[in-house]
Order: sequence, then C-alpha cells, then structure tokens
Amino acid sequence: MSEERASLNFLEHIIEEDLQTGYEKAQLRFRFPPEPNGYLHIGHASSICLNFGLGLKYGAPVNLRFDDTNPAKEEQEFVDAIKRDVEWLGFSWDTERYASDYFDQLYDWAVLLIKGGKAYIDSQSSEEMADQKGTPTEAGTESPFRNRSVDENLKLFEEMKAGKFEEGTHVLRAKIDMTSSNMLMRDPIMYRILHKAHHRTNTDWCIYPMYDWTHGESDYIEQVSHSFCTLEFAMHRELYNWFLDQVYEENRMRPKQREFARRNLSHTVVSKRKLAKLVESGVVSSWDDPRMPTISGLRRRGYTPESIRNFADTIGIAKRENLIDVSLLEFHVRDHLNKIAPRVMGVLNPLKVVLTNYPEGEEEWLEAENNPGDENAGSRKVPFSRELYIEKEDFKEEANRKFFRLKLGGEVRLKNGYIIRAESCTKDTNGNIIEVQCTYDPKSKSGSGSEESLRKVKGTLHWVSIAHALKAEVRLYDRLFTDESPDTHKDKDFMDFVNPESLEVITGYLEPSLKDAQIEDRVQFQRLGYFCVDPDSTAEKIVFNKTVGLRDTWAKITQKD
RNA sequence: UGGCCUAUGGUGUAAUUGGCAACACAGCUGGUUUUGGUCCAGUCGUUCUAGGUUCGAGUCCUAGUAGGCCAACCA
Repeated sequence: MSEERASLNFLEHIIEEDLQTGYEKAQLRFRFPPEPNGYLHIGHASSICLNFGLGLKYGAPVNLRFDDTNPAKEEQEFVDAIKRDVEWLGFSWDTERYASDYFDQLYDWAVLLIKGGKAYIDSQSSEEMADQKGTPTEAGTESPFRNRSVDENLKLFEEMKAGKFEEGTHVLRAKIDMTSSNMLMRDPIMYRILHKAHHRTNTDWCIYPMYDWTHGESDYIEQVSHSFCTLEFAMHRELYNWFLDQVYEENRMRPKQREFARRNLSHTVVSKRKLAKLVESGVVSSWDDPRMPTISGLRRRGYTPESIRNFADTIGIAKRENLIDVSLLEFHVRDHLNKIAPRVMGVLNPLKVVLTNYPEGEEEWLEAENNPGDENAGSRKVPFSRELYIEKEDFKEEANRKFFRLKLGGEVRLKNGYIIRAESCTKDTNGNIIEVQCTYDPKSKSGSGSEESLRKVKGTLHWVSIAHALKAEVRLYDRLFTDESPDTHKDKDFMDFVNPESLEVITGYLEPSLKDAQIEDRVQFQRLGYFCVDPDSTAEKIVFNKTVGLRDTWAKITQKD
C-alpha cells in the first residue's frame, strides 16, 4: 500500500530504460560466470547477490556459467565448491552452463571469421607479438603473418585443432586494428594451443579459446540480455561488441556488457593468488579457515547467508572506487544472529566464586530465557550450585561507580539466578586473585516474584556452575590484517600486515545444555558474542568459533579513561 | 605523452532525471533493559576546484585537479 519507490542502482536504471525502449520483460536473462579455478570469496558474493537479486526482482532466469577455457587452472573440485557456495547463499540458477559446452560452436564461428578474412594464424613467439603490440601511447605494428591466405589459415587452424603443433607455435588472432588506442583491439588472440586435459572435455581439444572470444559469444548463445562484470573489463567492451558483430543475427537478443566497481572490504585481501599464499604459508589453516574472506570461511566462522545478502544489498552498486569497512559486515551478522541465536552462558576467562552461605552439595536448576527478544524461543534450565565461575574481568577489589560489576562489598545479579555480594577474595603468591567469596540472597531468585527478586542492582553477570560446566575449545578470531587495505601499499607486501594475533585458542566453561550442540549451530554467549560449532568438534571435545563480539560500549568507556 | 572510467558526510550508496541533498553503518547524547546486548529518541556532518547556462545545478556546459584501469598464448 504505502509502497515507497525503491531507489534504483545504475544497473537497474539501465534495465528499466531497456524495458521502455523495446526489451520485453520475458527477454531478461542474467548470468553469474565464475572461473572454476578457486574458491568464491566475499567479492563474488556481492556479484552473486547482484545477478541473482536482479533475477528475483525481474522474474528473470539466471544461469550459472563456468568460464572454463583454461584447463591449466581449472578443476572439478572448484566447480563443486562454487555450486555449494551459491546454493548456501540461498540462490538457485536456471541452468548450469559451461563455456566448454560451446567449444564446437566457437570453433565453427572462428572458421567463419577466417573465411571472412577477419582472423589469421600468427606463428610468432609471444615475445615477438608483445614487441609489435606497441604501448598505450604508441601504435603497434602488424604481424608478418597478418596477410596469410584464407586457405593457409584454414589449413593451419585445422592442424592446430588436430594436435599437430607444439604449444606456443601458433595462435589464431582476430584481424582488427594494430593502431587502435585500445590495446585489446590490436589483433587479440582468439585461440592458443594447450596440450592439457580439461576437467570436462578431457583431451578432446588441444586448442582453447581465450576469454574475450568466449565470453560474449557464450552470453549470446545463452541469450543473456545483460552481462555485468567488474570495471577492469570496461576496455574489453569494445572487443566484446566486435566479436558479437561477427556472429550476430537480426532479431536475436544482443547481450549488453556493463561494468560496475568491485567492492573492496577493509582489512582483507581477495585475490586468489594472495589467498592462496595465506594458505600455503600457513598463516591460515585452509581455504575455509574462519579468518578467510572466502564464502566457505565465512560459513565456518558462523556467518549466515541472510547476513551476507543483507550486506550486499546495503552496500549497493556503483562505478567508483570503494573500501567498505568490515564493521558493516559485522553489523549485519550481529543483526541477524541477534534475532535467531539462542542465548546461553559460557565463561571464557574463569574466576572462581564460592557462595559461602549456599549449602554444600546442593544444586538447583534455574529457568533461563532462550531469547528475550523472541517470545517463541522458549526457555531452558541451567544448574546452579555453591561454586561458580564468572569472568575475571567482572571482578575488581575496588572500582569507581562506572564499574557495573562485582567489587568487594558490592552487589550484582547473577543472570537468571540470585543477587550476590562479594565479601572477600583470596590471592596467590603473585597477588593474582584466584577466588572470590560471596554471599547470596536466597530470596532474590530471578522470576520468583518476591520483593527481593525485584530489587534493582546495577550489573548482571553471566556465570556457570563449576561442577556442571562443559569444557570446550573456543577459538577467538581477530582481523587477519592490521592494515585496512593491506595490498595497496607500493613499498610493502601485504604479508607484512598479517596480524600475528588473529587466532587465540582457549578453554571455555559452558552451561551443560550445550552438550548436544551440532556442527554449525549458532548461539550467543551472553555478554560476550556470537559463537558457532566448528566442524572440528567431536563427541569428546566440542569446538566453538567466535563469529563476532557483541557491541561493546564498556570497552569504549575503558579505552577513553 | 594516448585512450577509457570515476569524483556526494568518517564509510558505502540514494536523490522522482534541472526543483527542500536522503538511507544505512560508524561517532556522540539521553531513555528503557535481569546481556554495558537489543530496542527507542535525539545529534553530528556532505555535492573535488574555478567559471558558465538557468528563476533554480549534486545533476547540464567549459577548463582544471585528483584517483583508478589499459601493453598475459589468464579470467
């Protein structure tokens, strides 16, 4: 009813304009075209959300197309990982395609170009060709093979295909313009010889088409209406169109390439080469290490697909350089987890508390809300007894009134339990506090409705009963890089900015309800943050990853002082 | 001594296409709260520069400045 006109990004404006000038809505079709040479990362996630989001918005099909034209780098393993990641993000593709599906068609079209005098076989080395290419400010020079006869070109191309030549001896080039101000138009290579097995076509081919020759033609074959790619391909558009011109037939959909700025996330890197280096050098354990910006890493870290989609939606899409602060991504995962993650109690840095007036050997099970923001989340029981753990940070012998926690002579409420008062504490020989002796008010039990239970005390602490606590490995993560843009420094390598303290492994003491937690379960450790169960967990030892901390205004206050 | 692209708060994106510069995050203030969480209210602050067109310019024009991209048998 009160429908607000949603603001459109510039790509949606282009689509809307096309819709008004002749395109039918039913003709709209998009694609997400990864090369299966590595794992998808947060940058791909933005592109996936863009293309599939457009598909959802316009009711248009979106193909998942693997750009698999380089058998030297591509593997089935990556195809499988990519499909799993796209599905995990919550999208479904119309059809699964491969550029390699089109090798025959591409070959036939290439023959057509040769026959039309638009392509030729060059038999120089790549160095010689590079020399003739010119520079951005100087025109190139023509290859001595540029004017080979059509028949000779045809014969050589056939022999290339038949495997008669070594790698590097011949290539097929488009005959365009060696003086173009666009370097890509200076007779670009269409095919090269590669005696390598392809993960799908095996050894059927020993010539493989290059990206530029493949991409637009694949869009055309699939009748993609809008082909969106990142800005570094802007210069390729002219070539994309030139190749399309060679095969385009009237009345068919002519795909349109448009470019958007890749979205950069602060405090990380996303190039496959750099991510691979992090894995190889042992900085992280694997491609799905929870510190990695890969989709599989984010998943293992505890991110939800919703949070990633919301992130992609709010950062939008444009053409200017950007650096998006990772805190925005963290905001979205908190925002979603706050709604869905059950609250539990766990102590990560334990300090023993003894309730001196609580009977020894006694225990009781207290009612605890699973999520105060969600009535339907229900409740659970947590055990309470004479000896408890609280966080070390939650006790001080003396503190000013800004410290809403436990201090000698002060009171505090134990979440879901009783109000306690710190009476004394004991220290080890080094002066470290190792135990706090407290008394509790038996009438102050949470939810009992008694006058005492309604008393307001400043400060509520989480806790866990020592006798009942579940020991768990807890992995705490910090940013992988200390610099917000580690790979943009001219004089420094991105590896120089690796944060040596990005991982801390500790033992946590958790409430026993967590005993049956399953891998990928997500919970909030109250007052600490969101955590999820890592796949490394076993029946004997449960492992939690910290996804993200809660917003911490106390930390800001202490920092200021 | 080239070509292409870009320029809006600390960050990211909008602006009904020439008509009151908005939204989210971050920051700051306060309120609620048995999580120093959540939630609520308020606040902060911007159209790269110089000209021009116009009743009116973030938007159009001219010049400049700054940044990014382009010379792989990679994608």
